[in-house]
Amino acid sequence: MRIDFQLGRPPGEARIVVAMSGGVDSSVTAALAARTGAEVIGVTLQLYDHGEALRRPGACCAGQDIYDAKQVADRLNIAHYVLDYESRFREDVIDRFVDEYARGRTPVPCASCNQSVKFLDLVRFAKELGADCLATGHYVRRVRNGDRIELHKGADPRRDQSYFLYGTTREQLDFLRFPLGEMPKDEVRKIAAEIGLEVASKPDSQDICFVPDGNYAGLVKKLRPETEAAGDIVDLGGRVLGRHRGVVHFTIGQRRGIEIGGQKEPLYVVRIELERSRIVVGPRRALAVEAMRVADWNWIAEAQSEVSVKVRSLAPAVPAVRGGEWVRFHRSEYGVAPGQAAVLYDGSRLLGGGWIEETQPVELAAEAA
RNA sequence: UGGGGCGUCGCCAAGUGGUAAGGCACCGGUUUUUGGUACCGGCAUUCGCAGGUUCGAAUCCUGCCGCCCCAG
Repeated sequence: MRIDFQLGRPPGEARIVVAMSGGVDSSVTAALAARTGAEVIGVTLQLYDHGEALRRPGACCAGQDIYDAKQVADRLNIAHYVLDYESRFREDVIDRFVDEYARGRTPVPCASCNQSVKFLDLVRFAKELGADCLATGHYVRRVRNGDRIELHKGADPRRDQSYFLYGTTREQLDFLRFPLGEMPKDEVRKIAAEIGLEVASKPDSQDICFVPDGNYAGLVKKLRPETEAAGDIVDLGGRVLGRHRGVVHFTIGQRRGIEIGGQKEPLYVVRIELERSRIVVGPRRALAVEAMRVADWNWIAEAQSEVSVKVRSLAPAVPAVRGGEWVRFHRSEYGVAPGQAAVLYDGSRLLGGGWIEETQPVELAAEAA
């Protein structure tokens, strides 16, 4: 398998920088880059270094992963740099993450990581190295259409990672390459195995990479103790149903962990009232929203009004219409949380997106009485 | 200390002689480079306690305990 990196000059004269996380995807990306005959430089960012996280399966960019990346680079016989980005990652991703929770919002750290550390800082570094492009292992497609560069969903719908890349600027996109975008994951693992990379069977990264044990609330509480404040759990009418151990444990649309039984139907977190440290819960239908306001828009393509939109990474995009900073769903959407990203598409083409600021609930008839 | 009602899993709740539904909660798993959702699975040898009747009781009888309501 050969991938056209669209280098714009003979491979023998070109230089490709590959972002290597230590996982299968970026390792295969490096291998594919090396096959072009261009000079390839692998770069691994050390993003955090909690001792306890070093060997955790599913992590990335720390400890064992850096070692793995190094091994792959050696195997491919390419140069490899490790850059210490811990302080940058701390400021741009971790601090932002805990601040968002402290505001009662639900952040998407992977999106902010791509927007800052990966595509801002790493792109700059690659350019300083005189590279022709920066390649990553993301499952998205970069498509040239005339003189425009488009960003499309990955060919494998179950693998598509475009949601996390909505903040990519046109300038960055011009410089980026995503050689895995056309392939299914199986194919990538197969290539890794054929080459004999030890990371071929390494588990996919998942969850929040910088939270060692999956206990993100613990991290937030540690860095923002005020989020520990206990409070009431109330229904839509304001009746107290129970107590909670801190708003940090909840996100809009959440069902599990409310610990209130004896109901006819499940309760979901409908609203987080930070000032009163209150969680408002209600039946699923109370989660229905008809529109949302989105801020900090980034447009990769032209701004359109008839779109499909994703309000979370998984789950298919749904039809909506955008007017100004508001996006109105054709059908009620459930579990839309401020702090998450709203990403707009035209078919497989990513148009742009932004952060969800507020939502407009569907009116419930006398539900709160 | 007169009358009435009730006590079944953490909560709600079916079941009135034939060998413990269901929902919620909780736990586990699946899915997943965010949180969440969804889906699948688990969850009362036991029915306030003690006796009795019966081939057989959560279901009938007796006593006790507890709670609620009305009447004081």
